[in-house]
Amino acid sequence: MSDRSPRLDRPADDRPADSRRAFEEILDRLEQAIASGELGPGDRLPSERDLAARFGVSRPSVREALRVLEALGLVSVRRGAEHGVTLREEPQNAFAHLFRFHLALNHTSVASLVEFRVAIESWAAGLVAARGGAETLGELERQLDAMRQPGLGQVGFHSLDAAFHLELVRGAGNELATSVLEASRTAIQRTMLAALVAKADWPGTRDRLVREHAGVVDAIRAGDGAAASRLVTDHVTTFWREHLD
Amino acid sequence: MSDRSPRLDRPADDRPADSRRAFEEILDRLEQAIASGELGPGDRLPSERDLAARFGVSRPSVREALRVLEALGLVSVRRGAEHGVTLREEPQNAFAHLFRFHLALNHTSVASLVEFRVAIESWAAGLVAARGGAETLGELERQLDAMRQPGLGQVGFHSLDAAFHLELVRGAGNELATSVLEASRTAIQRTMLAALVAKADWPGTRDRLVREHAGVVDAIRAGDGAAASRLVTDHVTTFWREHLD
DNA sequence: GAACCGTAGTTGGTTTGACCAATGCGGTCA
DNA sequence: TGACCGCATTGGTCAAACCAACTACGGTTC
Repeated sequence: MSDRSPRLDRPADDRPADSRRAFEEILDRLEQAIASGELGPGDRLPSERDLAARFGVSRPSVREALRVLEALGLVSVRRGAEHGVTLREEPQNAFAHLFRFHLALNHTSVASLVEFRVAIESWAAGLVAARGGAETLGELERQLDAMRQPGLGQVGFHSLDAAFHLELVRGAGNELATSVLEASRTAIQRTMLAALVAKADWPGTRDRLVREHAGVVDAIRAGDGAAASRLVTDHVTTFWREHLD
Repeated sequence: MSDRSPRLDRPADDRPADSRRAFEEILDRLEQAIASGELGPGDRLPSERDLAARFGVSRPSVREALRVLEALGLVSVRRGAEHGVTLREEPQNAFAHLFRFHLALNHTSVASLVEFRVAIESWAAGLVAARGGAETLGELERQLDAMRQPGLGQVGFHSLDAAFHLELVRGAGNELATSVLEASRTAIQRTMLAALVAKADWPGTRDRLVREHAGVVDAIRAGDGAAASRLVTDHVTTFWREHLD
């Protein structure tokens, strides 16, 4: 390892060393603990009160540090005895928060978000089809089957749909793309659900959506990347067309 | 203001609505304020005490929210009179922060970052070619010409190359894609430059790169989206192949 | 003995109120 | 005029308390 060990997010700090804030100190100490192996994925951190005592700071300062780690997706928090703060096994998507604010700041429209999603998903679909990931295919078929159960409402369908699209991108094997897609998707989750509910003739709509998903699965099974790509694009674009102006 | 003001959606929250934490509420409110234009880049936020009073929460809770925003690179904080918390001018950079962070923690590799770039850029190239954006084409040609000036070193070339690729994506007209691409590029900027310098036979390499860029421009001019897409993919992939293992 | 239930203790969530520490502005004094 | 000093503002930090989930354990009941 180099002498320039990877450090927790403190890009170019203009702050003098002696005025480092308490929570930054805590982040450093925790980083050390992780680097030394003292703390590993899945481990539970000491309680907030413990950490405060160990590091000689107050609990609010500890909490600020924990909020940072949480925002970065590194820890998860649950309250109650035998619960507490744990280092995540799989770091969680830190992009979700950022996406929200980025969209707000740029006053980005839902349309451009959807377009962005299409770019990623169509790429992923093409790749999955070309590679022929059997595992992904199985998962997609499972979601598809679930979508077919009679009487499924909009809410239930929506979560299966989300899982389907996420799995599709995950199948491409690019963690970054997966995270970004997930974040962009959750950013319009509510809008998406509203759009689903607003559709006239729900059973008919549902059947159509199921057919479209099935088409994508077929194209992937056939190893036809171009078709898979195109079908995903059409699927998403068609769905949103009538809701965007 | 309406009782149901337009809001961006929140990421799937497993927490019941009534147990949302105070700082999350604050994040929502700030997001609203930003989305509505009440707060914009460069603006100074009300003081912590003000925010606490406005939102009816305590100052520590406000501070937790601010730490999240700070971790995401959205605000900068300075203490003292006439200072305070300000929304950063260039929120796009926030993505770069996070990307770098992911890289540092090995949650993502340079390879997957490059692959991700390819996904976005090839999509953009296809779109630009199909739409035939004359403006974009002109800008790309300008960058290309600049790349041809004799004696151009790696550093100079690199910045022109960056501008070329950024302009390509910008031409697709999707701000989100542009921001994300820019961030993913700056995150590996240093690595990229190192790779350029490490290439044997710089003049030869440069000529090859220029030819590849020219090929993309030609395909766009010809309106051949598929070719443009493929050429961009090949261009980026080839460049990085020998540097990733 | 097994299923149930309530209570105690642990842990995060939040508030209050206080004081410290930078920083810039404006007034004062040489 | 210019250097200086203090005050107001704002972030940084702490202490102590209470609330709210949640688990585990022990007692109760069948």
